[in-house]
Amino acid sequence: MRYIQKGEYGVPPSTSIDENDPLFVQAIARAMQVLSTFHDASKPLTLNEIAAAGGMGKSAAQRVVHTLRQLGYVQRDADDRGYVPGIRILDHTRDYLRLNPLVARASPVLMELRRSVRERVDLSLRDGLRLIYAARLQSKRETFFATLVGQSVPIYCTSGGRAMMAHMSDDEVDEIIERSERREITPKTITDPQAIRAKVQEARENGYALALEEVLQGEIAIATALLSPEGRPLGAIHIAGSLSEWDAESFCRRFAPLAGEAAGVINRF
Amino acid sequence: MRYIQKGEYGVPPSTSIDENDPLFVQAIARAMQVLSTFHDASKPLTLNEIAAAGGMGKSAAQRVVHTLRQLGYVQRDADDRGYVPGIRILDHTRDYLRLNPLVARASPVLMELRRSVRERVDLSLRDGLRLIYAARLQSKRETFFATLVGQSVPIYCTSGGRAMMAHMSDDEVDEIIERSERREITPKTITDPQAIRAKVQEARENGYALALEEVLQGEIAIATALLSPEGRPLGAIHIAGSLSEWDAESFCRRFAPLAGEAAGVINRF
DNA sequence: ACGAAAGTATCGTACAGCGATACTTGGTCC
DNA sequence: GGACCAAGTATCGCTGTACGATACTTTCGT
Repeated sequence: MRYIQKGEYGVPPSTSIDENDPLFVQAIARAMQVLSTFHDASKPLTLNEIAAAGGMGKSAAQRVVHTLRQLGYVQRDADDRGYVPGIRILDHTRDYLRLNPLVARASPVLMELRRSVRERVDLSLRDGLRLIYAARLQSKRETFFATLVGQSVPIYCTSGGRAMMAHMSDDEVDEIIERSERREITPKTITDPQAIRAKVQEARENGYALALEEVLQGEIAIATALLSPEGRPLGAIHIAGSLSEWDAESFCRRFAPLAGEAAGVINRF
Repeated sequence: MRYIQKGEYGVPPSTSIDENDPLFVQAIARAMQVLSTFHDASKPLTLNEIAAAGGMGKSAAQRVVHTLRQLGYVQRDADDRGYVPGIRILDHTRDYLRLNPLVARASPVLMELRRSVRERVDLSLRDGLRLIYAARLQSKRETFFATLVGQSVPIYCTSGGRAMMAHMSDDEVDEIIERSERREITPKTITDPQAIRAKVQEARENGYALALEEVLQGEIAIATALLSPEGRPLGAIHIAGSLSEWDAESFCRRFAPLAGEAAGVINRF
């Protein structure tokens, strides 16, 4: 089981808002830009790398990095080889999770679900064309990097994404499919629009969505959507297991009812 | 079991660096300041609240919030009642965890440890006078908010903190004790400097540290330190259980060797 | 010992961001 | 239901912040 790396896909491409909005403080955008440089990094970065990646001059990168460093959002690498994200980021992680009402509502139910299901249980939230994992309750045999908070996956080829699409209009579904950069993350990833629509329809009929090895080899996942009071899908809960232990049919028979029940509890407050 | 709330203690008080450093970009500091406002919030904030808390004018808050919103680091609350942190924060969480070598090294060992220990296992990292949880492998019966990534606790009164202090010089220990704002988080919290030093000494002798209900009622925790190659303590691993299921002695006898072994593996690469 | 690359410091100028103020919207109280 | 209050949005001229070019120092690798 090798997991996809990087933030390659999904992270909205510096969402091209900017222009000449008089309220927009570009120094802040630069700062976030610098922090986002690390999305595609697999090692500490030098000032010049940061400057180049962010399309800014060395001086600008210097000032931004300097400032972020003072504040604890960027640190020198342990071996003094370059810059890495700083620990202060985690404070904001906590704030985000605490103050997100869906996370707050869903979490106890998720913990409960994890008790009856000895597999990995996840909570993911939508951000544009992707899902971001906000809570992950690991099973025994997982590698850590496959279960990071903040990990994101595309909507079009994941169980959670399809569970959400099942609650959208056909137009919305089509728009997501169109705008997604559909890549074969694994050989099993479904990228054909027609086939995706079929899987969504299947999810509508079953009340849960299924994905087999579409993001991670050997992984089976089912999901159900979490809805706003008005019925709009906001995220999903996932149950994920290994195909070395389960076949698809028995996995679904065993866990789909539990996932459905959990989502039901969360959705009705 | 009620957990302490807020970021009340611990978060370095906007670490009074600033002055007239010519490289310091204050617009960035303002942005982070705004995001940090949420550390003490338990509900969505209005613009005026943000402005007031950050000691800046309404206009400034407006611009900063506007910009952060465009970028996805701040969102409107679901009910449009105020502002909350935005989901983009989680992307940086992932980067931090991925790029932190200690987290990377420790995680597989932690997962392994969790397998043999049916209690909660945590990895925490030092930031000044506090420890921040970077990875948390829950046990069955935990409440979600007690196990958030990004949660922080003081060094002086936690098992992890004492495990780290056990690897510092007496001077360093004293400095931490002195500079810490020592509050009785629970009735059992040890705040007396002399008593803390004794606990540190005890940890030095045992090779692990112990804390009983000092942060969370009913909780027992032991910890061992994680060290840099040079021997400086960088963080700790914790095993936490409930006093309704264990007495201190049997908890230590059972888990201290496992915690020690795990830390040993991590520390020798 | 040398050269290259990374990080740090300096400085005059222009325009980005400043803050005061005024306008719009929406919710609440009597 | 109308009046009020607070929240959010928009505008504008001035000033001081942040800009980028450049030069200096330090740390590597060979």
